[in-house]
Amino acid sequence: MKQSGLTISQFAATAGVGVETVRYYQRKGLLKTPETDGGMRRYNDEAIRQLRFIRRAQEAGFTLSEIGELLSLDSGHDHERAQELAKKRINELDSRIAEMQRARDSLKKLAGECAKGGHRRPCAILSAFDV
Amino acid sequence: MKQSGLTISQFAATAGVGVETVRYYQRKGLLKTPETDGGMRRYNDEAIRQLRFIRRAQEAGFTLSEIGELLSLDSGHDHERAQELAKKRINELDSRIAEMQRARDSLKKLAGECAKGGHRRPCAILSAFDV
DNA sequence: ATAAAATGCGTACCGTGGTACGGAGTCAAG
DNA sequence: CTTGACTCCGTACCACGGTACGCATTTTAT
Repeated sequence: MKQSGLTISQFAATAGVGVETVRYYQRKGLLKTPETDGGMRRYNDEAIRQLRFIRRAQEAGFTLSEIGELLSLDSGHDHERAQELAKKRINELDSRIAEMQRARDSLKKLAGECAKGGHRRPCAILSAFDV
Repeated sequence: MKQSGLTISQFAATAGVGVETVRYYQRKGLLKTPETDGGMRRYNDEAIRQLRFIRRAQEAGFTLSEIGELLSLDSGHDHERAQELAKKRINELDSRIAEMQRARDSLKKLAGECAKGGHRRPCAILSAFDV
């Protein structure tokens, strides 16, 4: 029974993800599982758009569950909730960036001191964590 | 049988971690498990320093397995390896920071457009991920 | 002495984002 | 019509850094 639409592996390849990832998104409710007549499921353009949406939102730093909510906001008119989610994500990104920046800077400083110290003195990196 | 040294819960509290976390570090080989005479294990100053080392190195962005290696570097004189680990970590932090920064910026831009657009136009945040 | 609290140990579970496996069914080509 | 590839589905497993649970034993307080 020949049908229209992509098979799961073609569908996954189109979005550059693995078959297992597609199934995982289905289990998570991010992608709907198409109907089947006892045989194979077929994926249409809408599914392709949806999967692309997921990947792009992911690149923008959203978690999968936030993406689930974004997908549920009806076709682009719920500005409030979308903005709220975006702000929340921006704040989380900001604080994580700041935290990593602090870690990075202190490590950089230690590495510099370690190099300056020469071989006779104890390593600054190691001794920074000691005592 | 009264012994000297801290019990595991006192020990954990001293470093501000949970008892389970101490046991977890022991399983990971980051902390050595003190001897026991059938009864309770006791933790001494060295253990306290070690645990504090772990926490501080963690704050500097090292993973637990990297910390395991740092701990194995003999008392502060293996500059090469310590520097190597530090550089590796700095690079990883740098690329993760850059990635998150990109995500943050594009999200910020979208949120701005969404706000400017008003309520009649489709939300920029949502439509950015579409098509 | 006895109850309550803490410990030891093994094991299972959490969230995040997947990946791998195995068996049964289905589809396409030769 | 058989072979090989693909699919479906459930389930288990991976890294990471822990957290939680349950049961036996030990320690501490009353």
